[in-house]
Amino acid sequence: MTFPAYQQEDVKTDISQKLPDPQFLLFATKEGDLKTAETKKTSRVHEYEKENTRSICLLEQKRKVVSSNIDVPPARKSSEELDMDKVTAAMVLTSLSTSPLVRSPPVRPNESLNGSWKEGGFVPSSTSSSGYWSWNAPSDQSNPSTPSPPLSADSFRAFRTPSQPDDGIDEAETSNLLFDEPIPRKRKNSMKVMFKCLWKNCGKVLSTAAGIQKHIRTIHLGRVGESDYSDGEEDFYYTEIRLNTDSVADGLSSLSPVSSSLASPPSFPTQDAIRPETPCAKTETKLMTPLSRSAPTNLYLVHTDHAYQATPPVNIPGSTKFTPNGSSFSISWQSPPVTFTGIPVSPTHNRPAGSGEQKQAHTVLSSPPRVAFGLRKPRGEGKKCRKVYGMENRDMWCTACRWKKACQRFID
DNA sequence: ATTGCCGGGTG
DNA sequence: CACCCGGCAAT
Repeated sequence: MTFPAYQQEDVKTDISQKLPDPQFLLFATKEGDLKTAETKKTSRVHEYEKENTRSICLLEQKRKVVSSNIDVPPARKSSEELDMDKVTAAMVLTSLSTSPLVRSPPVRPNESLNGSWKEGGFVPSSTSSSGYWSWNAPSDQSNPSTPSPPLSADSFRAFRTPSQPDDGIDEAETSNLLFDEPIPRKRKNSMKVMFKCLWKNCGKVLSTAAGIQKHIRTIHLGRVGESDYSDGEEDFYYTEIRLNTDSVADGLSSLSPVSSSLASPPSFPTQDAIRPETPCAKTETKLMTPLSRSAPTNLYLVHTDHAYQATPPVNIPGSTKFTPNGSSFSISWQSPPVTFTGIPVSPTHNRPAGSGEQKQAHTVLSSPPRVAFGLRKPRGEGKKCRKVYGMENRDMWCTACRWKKACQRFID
């Protein structure tokens, strides 16, 4: 591929026009006296600036893009000047990053692997006549039509405001939080992935997925004999968390032995602490599949159980069979609704704008009175006589069903 | 529209 | 009691 002369010229002029003050300042600094140079702008400095700016930037451009067609002057500069090249390039980036139109992303050397969406199609492109860094045309990216949301210009602005480009916060860290990066990127070797059991009142944390799966299988799902067999059900009940090794001990102590005040279930990604790390593929898929797949009755009921937990307006049915922790769920739907209000927090209790736990408790307790007083037992989700036997076999129904009462044969 | 079942009725 | 059903709410 050859580059027509006009294109090179284009690059030249464009760059020299756009190159902003940093270049000047840079060279001015080199001249020794920044202020003097800046104000006086002696012709020497000016010339120096112009010439070097052009050649250096051209050099950068050429090095990156073209190889043989454009005669890159093989004459190497002095090491000092080479350094200047780098600095200059950095300056260009800096200046461009603060431009209102295009913001250069944080440079993350480690992420060249798997050109994932995170890079959002951002590649240095000097083939464009402008010679700027630019967002590549979508055509060579996986996402054809729209820039992938996680790294849209907006989200960029969100974590890096023009007025305050950098206030000392680690950018990688920030973007991690904001973008929920699923990629196990070892930024620091102190990061460690742990797995936390989401079962209510458990919160056990293990270091291996297998471990947590086995834990859930045996402890919560009660599949003792088949401890090596996994149908994926366990995945539903644990989540991945990332911890700083430095704070792992802390994390473990705070996570594992059940924040006892948590009267609420582990209901998926509720826990505030883990929230940012969870939305990875695992959670997403696990949230979807188990509910949609046809499952053995056992699993089905377990899910149902969780469904109750996840839904605030509910007095929990007294299912002893599937209650992971029997005692904490001793409320029976047969007992008068009043017992529910007997919980030592008044429905009107003030909101201290406090922890997630308090918020959760509040959510449950302050839900509409109608529900809180449990006038109606949440309808069972299991199959009932009517469904099972059909209207035509009404005589096979349990009496309760025949009487249009709560089914006694297929209790939830 | 279908289903689960509460509340209330009848004998 | 046993039995039935109107009607509401959830699906």
